[in-house]
Amino acid sequence: MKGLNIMEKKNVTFKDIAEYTGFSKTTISRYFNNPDSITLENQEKIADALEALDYKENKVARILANGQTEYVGVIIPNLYFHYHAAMLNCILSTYEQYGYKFLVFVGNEHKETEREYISELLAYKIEGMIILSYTIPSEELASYNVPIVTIEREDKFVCSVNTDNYAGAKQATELLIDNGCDVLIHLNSDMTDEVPAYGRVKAFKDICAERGIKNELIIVDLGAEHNTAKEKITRIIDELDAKYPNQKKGIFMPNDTYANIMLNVLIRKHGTLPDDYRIVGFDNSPISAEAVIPISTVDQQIDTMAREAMELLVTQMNERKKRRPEPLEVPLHRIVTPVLVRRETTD
Amino acid sequence: MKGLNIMEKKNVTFKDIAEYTGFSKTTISRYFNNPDSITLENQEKIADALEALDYKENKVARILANGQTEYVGVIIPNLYFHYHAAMLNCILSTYEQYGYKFLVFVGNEHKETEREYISELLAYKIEGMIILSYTIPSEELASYNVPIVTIEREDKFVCSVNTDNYAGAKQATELLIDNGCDVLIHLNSDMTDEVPAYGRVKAFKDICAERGIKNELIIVDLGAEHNTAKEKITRIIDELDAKYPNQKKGIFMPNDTYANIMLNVLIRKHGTLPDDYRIVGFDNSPISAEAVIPISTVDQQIDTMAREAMELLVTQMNERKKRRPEPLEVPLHRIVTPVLVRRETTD
DNA sequence: TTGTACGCGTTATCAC
DNA sequence: GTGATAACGCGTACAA
Repeated sequence: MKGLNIMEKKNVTFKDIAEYTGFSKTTISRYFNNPDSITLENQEKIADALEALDYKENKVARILANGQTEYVGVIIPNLYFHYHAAMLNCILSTYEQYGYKFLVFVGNEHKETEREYISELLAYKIEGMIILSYTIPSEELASYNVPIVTIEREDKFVCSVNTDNYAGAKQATELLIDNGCDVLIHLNSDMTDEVPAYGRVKAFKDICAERGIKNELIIVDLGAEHNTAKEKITRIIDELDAKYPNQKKGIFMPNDTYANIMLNVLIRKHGTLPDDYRIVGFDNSPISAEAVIPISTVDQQIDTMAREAMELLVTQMNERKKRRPEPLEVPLHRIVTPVLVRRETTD
Repeated sequence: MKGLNIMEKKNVTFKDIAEYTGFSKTTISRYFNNPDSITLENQEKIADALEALDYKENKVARILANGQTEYVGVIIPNLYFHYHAAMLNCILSTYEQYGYKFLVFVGNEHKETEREYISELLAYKIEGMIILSYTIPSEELASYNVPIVTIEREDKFVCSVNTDNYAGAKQATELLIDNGCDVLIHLNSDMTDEVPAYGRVKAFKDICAERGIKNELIIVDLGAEHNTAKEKITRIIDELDAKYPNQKKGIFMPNDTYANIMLNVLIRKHGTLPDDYRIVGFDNSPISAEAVIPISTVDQQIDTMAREAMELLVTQMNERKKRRPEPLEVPLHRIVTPVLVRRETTD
């Protein structure tokens, strides 16, 4: 074995345990995988031998022999947004329940890179994948022919878990209406109706129409950089102040980070959150609670989503292990209902 | 192979490629590991065969054969603090440079659980480990006899990368002094002088003594929960206001999250950041830039730390692969100097 | 430049 | 309850 130091004592294997105890390798294997099939007395003997020889198990060999890696691959855009970090945290925590190990890659929204990561994952014989990044179309994902669950992204051809964005935005919009706002404003980036987040835009328009409320949808890319976003939001506020003077403005922001920036810009402009402004964010990320004036928001129930995703994935992976697997005919899509969190930026 | 569907077509292996092309398995292997050793013409033939048979590489088998997994294990307390998430992000990003894959576990500060995770990692024959959690003493970590690098924790017996906490706290303290503060206050939790963060307490005391500045060290556990911390900080402010009236108070907080809470409590008490308060945080986490009044802080240079950690780990892992490894005689400790970020909570 | 033969450490099968 | 033997898919001396 290349790189094996001459001085280094060889690994202790089943062979050594077998020789030491007088049993066969098979029996040693059984000790681990089906202990009941050997006598208690002999179990003890083997246990002692393991101790004496300081045996360390080798799961790589086991994988090669039985084909089950217990690996799940994860591809996530990055970990700078709390939302993603929290989701990964919850995913990793499912190890306790299912025992699957996670090989994690950050893709940084780079399609080619993410493709390479997927090949690498497949080469390591992962049993399934959880995809949070959104550069690779679900049709391509499906073609890899591995159990997959995506979270909060385009998902036509694969199983997925998404927030009920429509329901979340509906609650946010209604909260602003109930606050007596004269005009509702929703900021969001440009997107197709294939991504789950589009439900927010749709709900905003629907509810406003239903209730006959004056409203404005502002499509804008605020970017990832704080100062850029701050400048753009400052300009938007100036425009709103000019356009809707003496009217109570209900602002529904696309996430808490931006909601916080808007709040802060308003506070620094007027000394406090003016009475003609109401704000609701989205995500219930820490910033919403830690803002000077705690921000009303929509909680995405990240732990539930992560659990549902793993459950959906495990189901698919288990199906594959059956003698006669019956793959899903159509991809399953699970929807998690978010909950409104009322804080101080609304009444 | 258990769980292998009868209908499922067997995996394409080197054997199949060999039969298809008329070469031996060895030649196929060489095509991947030492392509120059076969003629260009035959390389083409093999390439075509791989395409025709839709070959998928199996790195698990390769591991068993050559003993190199290219796995690095990571144990991190959790991903809820931005600091940890950002660090993991930077660690995972080194894949591009070194090609090591990461098996990630969140330990939640649970010693026994983390021990089990380590066993699991060892069973998968990881080549090295990066430890961010701090429950397991470095002496025990060293005993696992695997290349290890810890980040920002007790590290007597293993290699590590730490922030130069002393230098960071020194800059923070001096900034407050230069701001003309009459009394300096440092909040921090109780800790031994074995953890790197203790350097902050030490620097604070040292610099204040050197400069002859009145100061107070408040040892307090503010907890992880926002509202609890808020209440405790509110009480502390009331005490400070009473104890040091008409004196300019320079507050050095243990992190940005707490600094932000203090800032917000002050603002909600006095309408703005009072002129007799100056605040410096630690970490340069997003909250420090996103606060109503952007908070001065100390940037830990997370990307540098992550890079240094991997470099240190790769060095150790490479050493092990040599014919005659010379392990480090003493653990190496790398120190990364943080940089002061001056914003609006100081002049 | 290419092939032979064996090893890596475990599990599965079948026989006893 | 236990053992012999053949996989699993690839790497690598050694030989040719």
